[in-house]
Amino acid sequence: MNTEIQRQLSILKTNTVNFISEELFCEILKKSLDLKKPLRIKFGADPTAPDIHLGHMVILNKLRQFQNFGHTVDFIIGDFTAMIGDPSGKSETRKPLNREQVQLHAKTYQEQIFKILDKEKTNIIFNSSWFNKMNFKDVLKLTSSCSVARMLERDDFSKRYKSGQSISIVEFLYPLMQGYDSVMLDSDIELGGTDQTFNLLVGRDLQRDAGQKEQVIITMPILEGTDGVQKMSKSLNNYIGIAEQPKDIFGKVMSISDNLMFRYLRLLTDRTENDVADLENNVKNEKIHPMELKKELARELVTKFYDKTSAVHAEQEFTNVFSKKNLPEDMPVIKIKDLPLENGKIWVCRLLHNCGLTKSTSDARRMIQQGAVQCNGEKILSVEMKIVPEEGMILKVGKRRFAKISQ
RNA sequence: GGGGAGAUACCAAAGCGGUCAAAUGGAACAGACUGUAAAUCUGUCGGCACAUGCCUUCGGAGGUUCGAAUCCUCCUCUCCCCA
Repeated sequence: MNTEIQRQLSILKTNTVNFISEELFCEILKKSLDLKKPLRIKFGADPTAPDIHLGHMVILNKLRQFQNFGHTVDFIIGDFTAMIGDPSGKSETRKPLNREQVQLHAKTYQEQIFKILDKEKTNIIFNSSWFNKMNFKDVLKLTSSCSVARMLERDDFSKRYKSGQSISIVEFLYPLMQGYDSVMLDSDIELGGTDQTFNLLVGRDLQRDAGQKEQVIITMPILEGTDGVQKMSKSLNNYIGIAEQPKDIFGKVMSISDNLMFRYLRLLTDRTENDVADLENNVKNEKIHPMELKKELARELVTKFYDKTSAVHAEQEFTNVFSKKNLPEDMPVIKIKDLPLENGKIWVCRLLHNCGLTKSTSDARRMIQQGAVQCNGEKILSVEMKIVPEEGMILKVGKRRFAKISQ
């Protein structure tokens, strides 16, 4: 039985940053195996943005590993906490969301997480189910369990405090609420990004106060976004959403830097550290072309979220459009009769705008001036140009905006 | 409660009576080079306008002035120090 504990530990430990603590983990795992009672792993996400992206996937994959060992995931949708906003890692106060937005986001979350998680072994729980019932007395009791000094230990709070930025009292409440979730679930393990470390630790404190066994804490690395530097997030627009179109996922993955590719290989695929290190060497020795490897990664991710066929298709489309510079399979079609023609002609800038390729004629003008506009493969040089639209005419702005003219 | 500092475009940050749609970074977008790489270099970057014009923007509301991001008054918010 000991070997089974070792086996699970070694796999589950992969890629983690903090694992607090291994002894405790082994203890509860042993009990779980003895009693044949699965461990309950808590993960909470606030539905502040509508889409799950690769950054979340780092943690979701880990949860999936737990499920593969037969454990259960308690997925908390922080519908209540979302209205406050987690200040973690933020340099400023986050604006709260309203109820409708939160509910809409929560819905898409549920649809998306099961691209990775096992539905049979997942409990979806809304934390409003207990927070809505709390009264002010309960809140006071909760706040008395943590000191201000302790709060200020948290890195982002202390930074903001020192640099003279505002911290609102509700932000202090956030870690307490997250911790309270753990108490309500009596969770065995909680997972989170490294930016969540403090909040996760507060959960342990509160559980101890409540006479429960402290949860094991596992933190995962924060995945960088497509820019390769900043945390992947919707608000920075450097994310790859798992519900995006296959061709978009493929394309976005292809646009990341080589360095970032290895990071993604480590954190988003099942490859072991040795596998990735080998790949790194082979790329360095020019045995493998980095682009080929990147395609493999892109294919793999699309397959995970959709299926093999979509992945192959996305790749073909990618090669076709970007490598061979052919036209994409489908592009927006604009009918000639919908265009405001004058003597059968139309001003280029107006045409581009009408086709939805630019946001205004002024924008179109700027694009033309920068040499970004092509008509039937020929660069348009003059912003003054008038065009006679014809069946099958292809317009292109930049590398990836296309439109086709038809009768 | 008292005293002080501040609020500028997506973000950071200059400007402190006209030459300010507002320097400079970063982001974003486009071009060159490539592998849609990255890095680098170049350009664009409030909005609209077939174009040198119009509209909106320097926390908010008023005022002084021929003219205000810049000066004055009040308000809102933030930070610091003292109590």
